[in-house]
Amino acid sequence: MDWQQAWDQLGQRGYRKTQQRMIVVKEVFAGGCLQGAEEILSRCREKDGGISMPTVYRTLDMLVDAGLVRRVNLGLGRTWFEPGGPDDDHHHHLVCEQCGKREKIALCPLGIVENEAKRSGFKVRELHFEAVGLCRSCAAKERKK
Amino acid sequence: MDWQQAWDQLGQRGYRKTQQRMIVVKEVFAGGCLQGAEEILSRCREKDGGISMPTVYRTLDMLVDAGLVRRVNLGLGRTWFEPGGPDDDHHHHLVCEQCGKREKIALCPLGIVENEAKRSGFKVRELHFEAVGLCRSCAAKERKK
DNA sequence: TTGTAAATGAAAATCATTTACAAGTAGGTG
DNA sequence: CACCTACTTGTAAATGATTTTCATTTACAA
Ligand SMILES: [Zn+2]
Ligand SMILES: [Zn+2]
Ligand SMILES: [Zn+2]
Ligand SMILES: [Zn+2]
Repeated sequence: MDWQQAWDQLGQRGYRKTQQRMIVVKEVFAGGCLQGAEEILSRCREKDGGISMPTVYRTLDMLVDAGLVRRVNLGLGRTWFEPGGPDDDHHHHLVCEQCGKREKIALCPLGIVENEAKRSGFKVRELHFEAVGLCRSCAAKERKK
Repeated sequence: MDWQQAWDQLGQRGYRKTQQRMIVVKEVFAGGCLQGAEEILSRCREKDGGISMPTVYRTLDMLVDAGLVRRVNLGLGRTWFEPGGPDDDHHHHLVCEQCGKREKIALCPLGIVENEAKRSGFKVRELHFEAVGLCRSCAAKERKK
């Protein structure tokens, strides 16, 4: 999915098509995995100039509601965003807490968890599955200390 | 492990044995899965009276550092604590976002993740693996709306 | 008992995120 | 096109969990 398809989807949901929203949508879809709100804001400002943090968050909220962007929580005190719906292309991460280096985890336990949850009548809405650690080079530096 | 063993461990690590710390350690070990800092504070106050939030957080930090308590992140904007080290008795959760009902998940993907991480030289320090959703009764209420 | 480094609590600071609200705008209607 | 009105915006302030600051108190080794 490219930004224009996402943009159309928002229109179909009745959201007004404003300049600011378009910029945010473009930037989020131009970026990759795990983008921070602050980072999205500054990228939008490089292109446009006038855009505010509340608008970034509001637009991200609607993108998440529309199932076009995923919200990812790494337990590091802030939220990350990435293009893609909850089903489509969904994946998990391995992140270096020192340098931020990141890679995707191939495995996804969602199916197993849903099965286990179903037994007690639980309906899973969000699966947090993220690993934080040290990449090879940061682990090496750590050892030298 | 009971609170007195944990208490001894802290002593062996060179921490001073203060009244306040003892109360926090007792309460955390008296509680079960997923205790919030606010809840721990108020339970401590019922027993003692004079204890402050910073002290609760500071004591929890040292318990986590000492590997006696786990910090759990459910992606709900706050942190939960539970007695037990990272290896010993470690488990994951299924939590109802409406009523807070919780249960343990039998499955733990840590081994698989570590294996996958090892291939790229990553060392896993924290594995966040938590499912948030709706329990049977809250899902039923939700449907009526 | 004393000295001193560590620990405490009150209050203030952080920091990501959200809200309030006055001013601006998209998009439909006539 | 002109107008209306509900929806959006940005600024500034609020939030809420957690952390820091700092003056005061305390544990504990000598
Ligand atoms: Zn990703
Ligand atoms: Zn690294
Ligand atoms: Zn638990
Ligand atoms: Zn429930």
